Amino acid sequence: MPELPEVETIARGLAKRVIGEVIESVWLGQKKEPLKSPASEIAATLEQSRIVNVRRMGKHIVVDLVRAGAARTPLSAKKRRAHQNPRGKGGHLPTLRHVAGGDTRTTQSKAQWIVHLGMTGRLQVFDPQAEVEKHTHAILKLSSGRELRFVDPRRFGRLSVAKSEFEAGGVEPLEIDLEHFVRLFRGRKTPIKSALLNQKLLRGVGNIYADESLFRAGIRPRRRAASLSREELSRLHSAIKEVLAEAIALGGSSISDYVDADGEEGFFQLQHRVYGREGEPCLVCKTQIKRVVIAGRSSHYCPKCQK
DNA sequence: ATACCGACCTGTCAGC
DNA sequence: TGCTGACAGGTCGGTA
Repeated sequence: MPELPEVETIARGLAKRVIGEVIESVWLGQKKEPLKSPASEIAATLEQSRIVNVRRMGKHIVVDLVRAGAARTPLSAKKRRAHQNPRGKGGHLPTLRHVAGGDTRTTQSKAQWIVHLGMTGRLQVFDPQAEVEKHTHAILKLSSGRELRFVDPRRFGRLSVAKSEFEAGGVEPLEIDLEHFVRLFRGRKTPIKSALLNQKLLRGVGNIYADESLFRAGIRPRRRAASLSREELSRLHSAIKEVLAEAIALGGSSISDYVDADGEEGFFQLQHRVYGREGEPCLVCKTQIKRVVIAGRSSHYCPKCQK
């Protein structure tokens, strides 16, 4: 479901709600597909850890954790419980953030919870009395009493934990410079649409934003990447950044079931110029938008505006 | 080394 | 009403 703008929106929303929380206990469902790491390892890593940051890498959500109380000498269980509410402890969070940044003395206590939402995954904060939805695969009880739940009907999403820095592969499309961008696609015979979806090149661009970026750049999705001129690659480079930035500003695209960490829908779907508009008139030239399948994915384009 | 394609899942919707 | 097939924001592994 979610591409970079949706994952970014969710990560920002979660960061606002759960940084500083301690994960008191973890429930994991019986379905095995969503778990990339062993359930016991996930539970052991999450439980009694404090959430110090939530961020996005490509389409992954990375939840940075430190062992609750680990920034100090080991505490007894009783004392640790007293430490579990970070609110009201001024100056506590900045200390932990600094520790998470690279204090080797606490390396062993740092970990990351990695969440990939697949097509239909959601990561949301709920009140504990809220009904547990069908397809809920993980529930984290937080020190504030609220629950962080992972719900995913199609089970394409994945949960894992990492002890060392998570390596997402690929380059962030919002950060890449033109020279690097040109180098990424030079010499590739694959259709540019397929190359844009390859997460080992750019990480975070999915089907919607690939189509929307190619439209804005005036490039047909079937064009071989290697056939693009420097001018075209430059337009594509700008188009991707613009499309992603605009989508983030509007909270992402809600097609059928995407909602952010608050359960709110995004609005970028109202700005789509080709995605999901097969047969409708191009907003620039009125030509009917075409839909073709490239590498198994629906691809939408204007036959007149895109060369 | 690359690139395509089915498989992995459930839900929804159009058509009959 | 209900059946069938196509399709959905993603990724992986096998095969060519």
